[in-house]
Amino acid sequence: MLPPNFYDQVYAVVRRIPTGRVASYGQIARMLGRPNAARAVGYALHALKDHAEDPAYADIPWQRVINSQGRISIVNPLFSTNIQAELLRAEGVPVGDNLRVIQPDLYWWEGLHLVELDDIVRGLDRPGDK
DNA sequence: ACAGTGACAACAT
DNA sequence: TATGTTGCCACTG
Repeated sequence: MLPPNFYDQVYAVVRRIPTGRVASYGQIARMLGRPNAARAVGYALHALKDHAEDPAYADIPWQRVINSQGRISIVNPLFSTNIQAELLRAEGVPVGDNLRVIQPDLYWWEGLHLVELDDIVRGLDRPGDK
């Protein structure tokens, strides 16, 4: 099989973030062995809009990825309410009006173990690869 | 091949 | 605390 591209690796990791927990872009980048690719992680999530109709990407809890300051990084000037904040609140993560998670230290995801990351990096954890 | 583009992060004011 | 600057990098035309 072809090696997974970076985006697929990001999606595989994000899928593992449990409900009610959050992870930072940089944290995910580090998990994938690319400590300086935080921006690329954000770019990968942004790219989800390109296949919004594809069910294979419908189960990615992108809302659980925030920046290292515990703050939501997306802003839609057209709406007063932030969709990501609403989704997080709905699953038990408190988000203030300033788009900052309240006491983010209580909600950071601990991350994956090395053996699980190895499967992802090697491309053994993508849907359809079974 | 190369310049442009961000849902970043760390650091300096 | 709040901006501003700089370094980063995968991906795209």
